Amino acid sequence: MIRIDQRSRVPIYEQIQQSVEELILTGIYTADDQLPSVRTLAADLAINPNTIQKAYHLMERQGLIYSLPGRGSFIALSADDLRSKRTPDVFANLDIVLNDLWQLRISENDVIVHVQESHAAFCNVAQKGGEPHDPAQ
Amino acid sequence: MIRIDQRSRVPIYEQIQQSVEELILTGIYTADDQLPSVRTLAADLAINPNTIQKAYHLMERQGLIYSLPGRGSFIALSADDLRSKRTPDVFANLDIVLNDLWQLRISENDVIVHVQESHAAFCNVAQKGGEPHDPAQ
Amino acid sequence: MIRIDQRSRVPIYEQIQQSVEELILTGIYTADDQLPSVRTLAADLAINPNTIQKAYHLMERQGLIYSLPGRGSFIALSADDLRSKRTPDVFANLDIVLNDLWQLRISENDVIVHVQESHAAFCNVAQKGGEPHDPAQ
Amino acid sequence: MIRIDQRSRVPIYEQIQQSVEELILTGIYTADDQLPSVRTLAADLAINPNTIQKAYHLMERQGLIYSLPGRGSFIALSADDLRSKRTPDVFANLDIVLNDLWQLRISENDVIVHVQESHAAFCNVAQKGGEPHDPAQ
DNA sequence: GTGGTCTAGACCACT
DNA sequence: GTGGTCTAGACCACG
Repeated sequence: MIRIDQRSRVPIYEQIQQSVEELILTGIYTADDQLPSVRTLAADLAINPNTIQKAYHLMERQGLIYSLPGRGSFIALSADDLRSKRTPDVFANLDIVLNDLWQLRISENDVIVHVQESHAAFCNVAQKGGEPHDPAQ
Repeated sequence: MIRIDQRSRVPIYEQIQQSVEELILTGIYTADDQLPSVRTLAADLAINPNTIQKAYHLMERQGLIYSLPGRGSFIALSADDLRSKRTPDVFANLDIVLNDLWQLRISENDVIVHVQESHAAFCNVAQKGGEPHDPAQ
Repeated sequence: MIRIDQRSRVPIYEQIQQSVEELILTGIYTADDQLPSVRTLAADLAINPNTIQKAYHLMERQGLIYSLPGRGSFIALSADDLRSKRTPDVFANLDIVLNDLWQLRISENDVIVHVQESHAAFCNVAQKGGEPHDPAQ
Repeated sequence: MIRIDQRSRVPIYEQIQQSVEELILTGIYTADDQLPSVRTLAADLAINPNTIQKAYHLMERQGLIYSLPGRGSFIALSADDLRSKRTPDVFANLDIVLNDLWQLRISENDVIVHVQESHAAFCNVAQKGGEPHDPAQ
């Protein structure tokens, strides 16, 4: 389930974390579910086990997962916990992007329309469960 | 006019580009205006001339400025040109952030309220920064 | 008549030479015609007289013009002389471009068609822009 | 495989790009092949690593290769991709040279003969694997 | 070991 | 004086 893009500039261990977070938010992983072992995942993704190890350590430090020596690694947060944790970050990113927009003299109204379209598109995709539908325009 | 934050993680040459873009958007720099020379700016910012050179080179390849060996470096775009060039990028960033928000189950309404607040804040700052006249505090 | 593009990366003195060569080839300048004086041209083009001086020296060294101290500078070559002088250079450039094309596996036929089209286009422009001559055959 | 001419006026980083483009076009490099590391190539060519770095950076911005920090640099385009990308540029160069030729009153027929000779010579060289030989006239 | 960044100082062609 | 190029050597994050 965990997917990696070898070509991306984002460090692999961060991609793993993003991937796990998405799986939690979409409900595929829930609290106390077991993650694949370091060796298994390393083999699956054809990636150095050290990198997987680093990703798991990172997620553990952030309270995203917990490891039981000799047993494996497990999801530590519910989707709701994760949401309340990540929300401030995402709003901070939104602020940055918005400031760029205001600086380019984009009107508030254009932005709101864009937000509404984005939301509609997202709901559309979520409903269909797979293939994204091209938003018109 | 160009300002740099030595402690920032953003590479200096990118900070310079951002700075120049802002100066164009705010109308301080317009097309064919001359930028400070590589050496002058290096001295002003207490930064190695090669780093400035790299920044200018970067901006030139992006069509933001043009350099004439032996004469200097000059703004290539008007504020309007820059706006129409940068707009697609910024909207792409907005889409990314918005998708994160939807995935966190933030409601469309909350986002729109946030957009409106951000816009109000920006207009407020712009007003106070532009006029030396302080109306009220 | 002599035109300069301040934004071009080609050195100004080379642009002047190119401009003079074109004026000879198009018949606007012929042998022993007088060129504008260094000062006049410098004023006309809003360029440092030293640069004009350098261009004239360059053209004189190449036998394109001759200078009579106290009298002025004059065209030294007829259009035909210039043609026979420049032909080898231009063919050398053609060879370089052609080799690029072969390396990209462009077919000989495609290139020949392109050559024919280019020639037709040039004749078309020359007719409309220059002396009114026989209509298309 | 990558070769450099230290005495050439062409900047080393451009020579490297040309070299890589040739290796792609001749099929020696294909998409996702790994290039020699910055340091390795610098040692091989007896050139400063920074110059290699600059060459790789240049190629990356042009979409010719992609670099993954800590992993290496890789070919981004297939030979066909490269061909379709470079073709417009080369034809633009051809147009410039052709216009010079028409201006010199070279006949269309002379040019076509030259094209045919150049093509024959190129095929000859390619066949013999590097030894140009003029067939008797 | 990999690429990314920055510094320091040099030489060149051009204006 | 300007920008363009190259060298030499350093530090960083990443794998």
